[in-house]
Amino acid sequence: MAGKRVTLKDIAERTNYTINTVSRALKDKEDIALETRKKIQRLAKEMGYIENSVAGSLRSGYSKTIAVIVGDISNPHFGIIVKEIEKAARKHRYTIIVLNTEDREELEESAIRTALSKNVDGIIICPSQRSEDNIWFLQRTGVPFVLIGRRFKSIPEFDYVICDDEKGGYLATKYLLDTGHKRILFLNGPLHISSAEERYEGYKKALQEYGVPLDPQLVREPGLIQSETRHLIRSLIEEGVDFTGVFAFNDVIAWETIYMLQKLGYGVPKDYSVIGFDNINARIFSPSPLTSISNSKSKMSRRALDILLKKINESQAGKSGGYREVVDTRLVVRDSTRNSH
Amino acid sequence: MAGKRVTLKDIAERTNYTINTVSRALKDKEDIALETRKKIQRLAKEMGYIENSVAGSLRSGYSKTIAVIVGDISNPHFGIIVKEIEKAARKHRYTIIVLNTEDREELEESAIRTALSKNVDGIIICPSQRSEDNIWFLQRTGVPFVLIGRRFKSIPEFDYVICDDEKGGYLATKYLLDTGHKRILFLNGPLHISSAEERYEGYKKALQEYGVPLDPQLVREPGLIQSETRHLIRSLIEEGVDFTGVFAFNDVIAWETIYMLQKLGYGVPKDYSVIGFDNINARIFSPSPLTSISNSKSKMSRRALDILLKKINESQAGKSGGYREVVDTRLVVRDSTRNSH
DNA sequence: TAATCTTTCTTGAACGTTAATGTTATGATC
DNA sequence: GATCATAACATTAACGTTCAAGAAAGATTA
Repeated sequence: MAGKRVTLKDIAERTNYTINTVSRALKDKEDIALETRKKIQRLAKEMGYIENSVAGSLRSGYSKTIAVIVGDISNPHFGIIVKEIEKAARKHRYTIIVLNTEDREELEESAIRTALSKNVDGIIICPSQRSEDNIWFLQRTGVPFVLIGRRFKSIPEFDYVICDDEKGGYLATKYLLDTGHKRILFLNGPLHISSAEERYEGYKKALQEYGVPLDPQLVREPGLIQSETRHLIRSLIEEGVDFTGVFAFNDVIAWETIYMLQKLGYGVPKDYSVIGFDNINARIFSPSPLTSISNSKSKMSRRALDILLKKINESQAGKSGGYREVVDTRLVVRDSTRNSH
Repeated sequence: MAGKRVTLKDIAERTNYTINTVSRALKDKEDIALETRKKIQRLAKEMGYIENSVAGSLRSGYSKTIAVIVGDISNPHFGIIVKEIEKAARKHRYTIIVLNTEDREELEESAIRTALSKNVDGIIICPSQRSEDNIWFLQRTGVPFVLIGRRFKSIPEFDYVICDDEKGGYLATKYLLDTGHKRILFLNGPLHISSAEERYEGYKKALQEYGVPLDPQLVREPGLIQSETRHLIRSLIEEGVDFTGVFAFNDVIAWETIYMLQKLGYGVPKDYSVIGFDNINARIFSPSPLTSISNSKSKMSRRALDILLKKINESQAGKSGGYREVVDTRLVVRDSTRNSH
């Protein structure tokens, strides 16, 4: 049933041209007579030829493939990013391979190795930031790459595209302050991640601007396991910790927070205002729209790809990077916050 | 800076063994002396060797790669499936490449072609079901594949793993009937998709069992664009169409429905009971939990991969498929439905 | 002690493509 | 009519592996 796969050689034999001529004809090269090209192309289609890009890649050195390495594709935030990268890549006739790291260092290393072993032309990676080692390793291989969503601010060698996390943190906090909240709980992500650290900067900046003292008790890192957020909220309420506003590192944590507050008998936004980050499609997970900080994931994805392609082409010309891009963030007010003045 | 990539040849020259010996040593083959293996492996690591799996794949004929082709990875339903497949594949040292079809026939064809050109060992695909052609094409290539989530019931050649859609439709409808609803709005997906068709069967079966006549006015296909659901709900309410229960094709449509009903001043579950499908929010706790039909995505994914690997190995032995698997579905009652007796 | 087996490695070719360079006929140029 | 350019194809080698054999050495057996 399978029927051996058709190769250039098979087409060459049928047409009495050489393999090379067939190859060039199928690529529509100008130095093959138009008529010959048409004839060969027609026959190739007829015979059901499918190019073997593995062989081509081995010979030519490039694979028209880029790797996208993220922590967790099932997280809608990354899901959207991966989708947008794929869409943009397709326009340039690139294929993507997706690798998960679970934000673990070993898996990150093996993901990078896998990508390299597949001869990808470039890599877009959201680094776990457990350490710099894996990225330095990647850098040394000379394969073009771009960080997305997170950066190593002090390492100029690592190009990146991020959103303006500090501004996002600032806008969220400022909005809560503007609407009358003074005690703002910040449920941050792990601080080794640049986005967490920079959103924290924004949080502090806004507090300072409004003369509100920073209360360490109100700055927490519930971590990525979802139940953690719920437990944390419960214990904060039980301990009687005083706050009326919540700024969450992402929308998922925000939803968790709202869920638990409601469960404990409080209203959102009646008793607490909650603001998230990422602006994940408002109603995929809940009918009650969440106030959030919007970071344009499609823009970030497209820019990351553009830069990567530029680096891929430049690296053929022997030049180097220096790309660092910060995409704007903005506040989107919805129903999980209210003015409490 | 780049520093040419280390190959087996480089290691061979340093060690005075042959390329082949080096290759076999790195693969830990028994017929190379243990000591030699260790020595070569150590040096390979030292020199920063990364295997060129493209070359290996060309020679050996298999790539240790499988393609996963879905409509939209940014849809959490597929996001979870892709993630689970990746996780399972990794255990067997397979890499996945992800391709989007946007449920469009041309993109589906080009996705399949791309996958084949990369010499993937197998394909897991959620077919657009716009037609059978692409899948027949795939079948003729002889490359092992498994359908996931959707099936062509009458084509025995196409192996699949789906969830029990009919049972799911039945359970959802039965539950609404059991809790006192007689007028049940069914917001279905496009009928050319098998899961939509089979859930519809379940819906009809439950109605029949309870002696409730089928009202065509209550069976709608709002489509995948989210605003469509909202418009539809609004116009149904405005037209005064009579219903108290809603069974939605997926959780996203369910959320949209709840959102619009609330916007129009109705309560859920006070005035309307709404039930979804996919049980997406099981992972992400949202403020208002949705009653839903749970289909085990991780189980489906794992089974699909198991079957695919089996087919990959069998196809080397020259055997053929015949795998059709239906994973159980069950009802998960949460807060968007209530007993209205 | 010759024959046979093991162990451990080597040899040569092949996978299907593309890059670089060569060849041939044809027509243009002076 | 000799020279040169051009169009259109051919030839050869190479990409980095792995596969199928084979071979040299010592160990084992009859």
